[in-house]
Amino acid sequence: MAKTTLKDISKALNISISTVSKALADSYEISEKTKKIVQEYASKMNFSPNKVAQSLKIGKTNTIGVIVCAINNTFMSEILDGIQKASIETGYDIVIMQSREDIMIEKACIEVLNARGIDGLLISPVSETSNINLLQELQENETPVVIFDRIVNQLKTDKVGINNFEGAYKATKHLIEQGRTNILHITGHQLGVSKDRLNGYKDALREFDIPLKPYYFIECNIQDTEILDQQIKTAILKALSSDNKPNAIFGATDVITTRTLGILANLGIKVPEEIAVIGFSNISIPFALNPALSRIKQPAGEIGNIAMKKLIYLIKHPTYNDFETVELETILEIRKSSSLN
Amino acid sequence: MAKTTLKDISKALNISISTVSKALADSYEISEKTKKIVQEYASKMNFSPNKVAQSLKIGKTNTIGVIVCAINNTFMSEILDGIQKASIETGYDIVIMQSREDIMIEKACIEVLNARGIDGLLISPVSETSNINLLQELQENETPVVIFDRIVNQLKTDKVGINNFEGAYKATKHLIEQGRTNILHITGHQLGVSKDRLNGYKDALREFDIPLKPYYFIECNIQDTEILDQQIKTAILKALSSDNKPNAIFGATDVITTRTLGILANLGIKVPEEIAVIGFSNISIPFALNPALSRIKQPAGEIGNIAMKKLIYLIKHPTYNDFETVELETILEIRKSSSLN
DNA sequence: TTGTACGCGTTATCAA
DNA sequence: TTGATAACGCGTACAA
Repeated sequence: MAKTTLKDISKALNISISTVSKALADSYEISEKTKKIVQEYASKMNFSPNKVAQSLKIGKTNTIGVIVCAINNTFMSEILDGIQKASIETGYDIVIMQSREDIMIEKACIEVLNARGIDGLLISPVSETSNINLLQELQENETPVVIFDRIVNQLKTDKVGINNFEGAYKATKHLIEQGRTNILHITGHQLGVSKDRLNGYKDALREFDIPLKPYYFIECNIQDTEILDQQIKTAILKALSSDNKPNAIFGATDVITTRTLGILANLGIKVPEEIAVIGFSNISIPFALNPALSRIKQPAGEIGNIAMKKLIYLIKHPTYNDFETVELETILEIRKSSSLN
Repeated sequence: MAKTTLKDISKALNISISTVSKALADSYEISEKTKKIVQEYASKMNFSPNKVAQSLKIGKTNTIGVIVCAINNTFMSEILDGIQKASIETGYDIVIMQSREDIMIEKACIEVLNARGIDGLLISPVSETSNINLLQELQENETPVVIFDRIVNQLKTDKVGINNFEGAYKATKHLIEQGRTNILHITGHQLGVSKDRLNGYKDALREFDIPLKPYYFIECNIQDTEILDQQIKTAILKALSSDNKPNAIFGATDVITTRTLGILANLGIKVPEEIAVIGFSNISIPFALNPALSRIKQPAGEIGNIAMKKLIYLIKHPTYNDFETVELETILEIRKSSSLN
């Protein structure tokens, strides 16, 4: 039993295809009587219009493309969750692709989605300027683009992310208020958000008149966890052997922070007694870490949800160009890793 | 600048549409000369065929539907990662939906995907018998279905999951070999995989002639973490106050196991000195838990990858019905939570 | 070797 | 109020 089409209904009821189509669309042109007959028969046959044919006719695919760097972490899957929720509310389908932090793969993703046909694109770009011309082409082809999470891209459009400066400031200030003034900041190499987070860190230090020690800011390789572990360990040991021993670490990402906890445990350094730890993190089980992790949590689901809704708005209002950058507030969660109480 | 079509090329080169179409398909009917002209112009114009029109013509959407219960956890996002990889290799698009552990939502997902048009469906069902008739209808409509992760559904088709019995057996045996004989098994209510895991647990006990104590097997509510926490705590306290105090806990899921660690820490019970812990788990940072968590790890990416490839095979071989259930092997990872060495 | 004509399932315009 | 017809872009059987 194949799917029912307008033609099938037309034949069965001896009514023309176009009348059937209009009747199902509840058109004012059609008599109530005919409408009733058609609609009843259609629902009896479980008719639903062929979306592919509709797409071809209308020129819209009702599909949104989503490009993220990696899907296999809690932060991104929460964002996707938010996107998905919004897609259900709005009736759009979403097709997700992964760029795996590679500009060439990102390029391929954009091209595949474009060839496939999408009404709009949500993208968390690999880097600040990656594939910016391709994205511009999309926009010129009347396919709106919204950037999320990594809101550094120079593209003229809506962007949705978090206030990284403010989040880093809050984390650092919290550590200082706990009496920790020698704060090591470990961040990622080539990480789009690192600049803002570094500035937030610096700003908090400045506010409390704490001088910034140069080797207290380390950029690590976050692609390869072996190298990362080595770099974190070296950084900690170097700082420990200095005049001003560190008594706190502020990690810029989930991976950095959790691995730091592991390394500190291996080194036999007590957290938070000797070194307090806080980090940007969205793992679902901060309480189960060793020790329970204080963190700056990002409203991941909301990022996705808002980004999706902004995109839908752009799709429905093609001429709108009063673009906006939304920076959501982060949440400071204090647990044992940064607090002796 | 809209997208180039066959018609555009036809006009520009003064060649009929069908000749252009055939030339681009490298048809034997067309002269090399014409082919060259057409192909060069097409690639210059960056032509790619309109997928929607192709779909309408061919009756295939080149899209696979994926229905999972929840996307926001490491286990599932690793599976999706595997599905995605396979989809790139095979050139299919994937549309992901979430059933949120709700049979009615699951039903809606299936209907939406069916209305949209998919060439095949990958589903991790909410429960053993959920929407089985709908899925059968899909199959009758020549849309193959492959079941993954939760391979308990009675549908006649390919299924890909893990060997839960074996995994539970390995975990339990490991605990016994560590000298732990009073092993509490905490599992989830209405969890499809729980029966097999329970049997693996029982089998290992039997092999070592350890009697099964009835209140050493607890089914908890895994929907609501508040209730779950309470149930785990009560179970532990009850067992502790019995004649045979537990010296190990085997958790059936990620959430159960990590929350158990948290509860044990709150109760001031030392892991692994007093109680060893092991669980089914796929979190990315077992080493950062308190203490580093021993676990049965599931080859999540592979589950997705294999399921996708089996589905593609079914799509390409509509008459094939020699269905198979693949049970992948789990990996035992021993860390501090279950080992004193 | 090339071109014409038709159909996939819709929607929309215009005529009846 | 209804129906015939064209069109979206592509692929293909058949005619030239």
